[in-house]
Amino acid sequence: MKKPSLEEVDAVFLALAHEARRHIVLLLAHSGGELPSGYLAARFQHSWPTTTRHLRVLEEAGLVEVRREGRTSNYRLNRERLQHVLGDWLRHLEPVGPEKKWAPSGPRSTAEMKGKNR
Amino acid sequence: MKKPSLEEVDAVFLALAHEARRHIVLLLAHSGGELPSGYLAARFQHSWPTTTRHLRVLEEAGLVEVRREGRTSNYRLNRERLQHVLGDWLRHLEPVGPEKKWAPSGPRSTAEMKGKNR
DNA sequence: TTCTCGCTTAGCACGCTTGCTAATTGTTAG
DNA sequence: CTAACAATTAGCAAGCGTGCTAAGCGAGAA
Repeated sequence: MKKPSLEEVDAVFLALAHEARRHIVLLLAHSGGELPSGYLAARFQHSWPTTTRHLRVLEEAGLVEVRREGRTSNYRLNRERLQHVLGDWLRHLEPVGPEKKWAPSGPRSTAEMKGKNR
Repeated sequence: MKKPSLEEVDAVFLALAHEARRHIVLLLAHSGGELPSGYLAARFQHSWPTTTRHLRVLEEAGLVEVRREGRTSNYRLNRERLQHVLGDWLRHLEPVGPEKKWAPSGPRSTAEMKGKNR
């Protein structure tokens, strides 16, 4: 699986930045399959169109896929992608490489400012 | 370690929603220790005050801690917390329980809408 | 003391996001 | 065909987030 681009990572984090969208993701994850738009919309306080837009954000981040069937839209979670992108980013937090660690460097000087401010 | 509250999860995802803040987190993670505010500010295009605010957002999400020393502010990553909150949320995506999985339920009816719209 | 340095605070502008209602599209039922 | 239904699109208002510059504050140097 290829490494996600900066834009892709950004889209994913942006998509997950809203409670309602994280909730949708959890609902889909827990369902284990597809859920129709209206079912999801009914779980929230806000209006159906608002949910529609949240779904679109998730879709554009690649976290969710739609299958239209008659007059209903069935959404399912792209669990693989979500775990891949998030997990991949998390992996970059390891001090330096999971197995090989060398001496952690101390604090740097602050002298690299060149009149960017003032 | 206790389960993060909804607000805490929200704060973390919100903090990570901005590229610059994720970048700061990575810089701190990679440094392996503390970095002064000015050093971080120098890594970005935007002005120092903007970085200051990003740092504050990270701090209020509990992802970062400050140690003031003379006239410099040293920031260090709270790696444990970051991995705990994010990892914990990711764990909720497993179909249903990591080991015990029962039959995934099919799509629900859509009939729970009660005049929320129109 | 006075000056400079490191950083934060204050205040403003602008754009994006999120919510809503109304209207539209497309599908199925009568 | 017409009516009802599922869902989306359009368009608007309000609030939030992010960027900037200018000003402020405490610590150290001269």
